[in-house]
Amino acid sequence: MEVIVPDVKTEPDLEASGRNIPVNSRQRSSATLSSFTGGHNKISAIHSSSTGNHSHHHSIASSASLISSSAPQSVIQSPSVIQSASGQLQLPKGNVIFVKQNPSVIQTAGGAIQTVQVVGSPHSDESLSNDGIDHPDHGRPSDKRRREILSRRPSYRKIFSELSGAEISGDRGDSASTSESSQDADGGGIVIGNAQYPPGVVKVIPANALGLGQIPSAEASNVPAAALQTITMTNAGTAGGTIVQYAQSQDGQQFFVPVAGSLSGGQHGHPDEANKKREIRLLKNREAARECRRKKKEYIKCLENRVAVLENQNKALIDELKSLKELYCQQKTE
DNA sequence: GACATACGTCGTCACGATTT
DNA sequence: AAATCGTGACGACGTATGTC
Repeated sequence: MEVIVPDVKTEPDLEASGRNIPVNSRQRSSATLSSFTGGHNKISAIHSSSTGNHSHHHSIASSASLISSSAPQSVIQSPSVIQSASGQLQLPKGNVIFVKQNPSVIQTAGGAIQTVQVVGSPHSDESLSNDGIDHPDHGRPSDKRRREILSRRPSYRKIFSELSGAEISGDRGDSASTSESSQDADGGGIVIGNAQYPPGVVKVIPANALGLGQIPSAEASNVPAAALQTITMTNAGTAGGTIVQYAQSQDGQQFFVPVAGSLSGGQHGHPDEANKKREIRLLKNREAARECRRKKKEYIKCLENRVAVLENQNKALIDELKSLKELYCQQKTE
């Protein structure tokens, strides 16, 4: 029997290639919103080293080779084909195994075909090569050019929903609704201290986007001033204006709220307006980046789990084959 | 201890995708 | 069409580890 995963592409480079490109040296914001864990907390076999050019795909690649390791041809139809150490293997919903010929080779006890799919991203960055590209800056293609070369990958949300039947937790539907509800539950905007912010103007961004805690809801509007920590934004191009405060409610929930007065007024065309808009954009983007990274980790974890499942499955199949072979030889000698 | 290296994380920019 | 979101890419930085 052959269980073959065709074209098991390793996950596309999480970092296409990290080389030094002169970018406007950006000032590092002093607003470090989460504690730094630092160092060697390796989260996965897929490293995304931004400085090095190492793209490791250990887990995925090795699993692929494992899976495609072919066994002698035979068809196994047994309720116990797929077993894990703890008994029957439970495959995540929506998974599909690519079998070379007959998809019904693998059968579960119920007769239903449990399938596992290892899907390479439709877009792969593997084609990216630095050779032959104009390198305007220190041997690198310009940012724009590079982005043209790189085909954009579908979002993790998309990949997730494709892989697992749209049952990803905390996708946009969830997070959006929760964060929205934290501010606009009654449609009346946000009240922070004495300041009232109209709906749509201010967003309270849950700091638990990184899994720091539960999303605050109504409490967000009544944050005791003592619980607020001011974050001084010292980004380039701003006058060091503080526009947000880092709030922590009594039950440990964390979120950001604007400093009273920093957003009020709505003076159109005011010089500060642009800065404030920019600060808000940066803040939102900062949060978005965090969320994106969190999703990325989740996605990688999911892939790793999948690898583990497939490895177990492969092992079980090999064992099964071995025992059947022995049985066959035994009967032959008799 | 000083230094180099590897790695993880961050904020930011850019830009395509999606929503309004 | 404009606004917003999501994410790849980048440099900067902190920490851990290894070497001297």
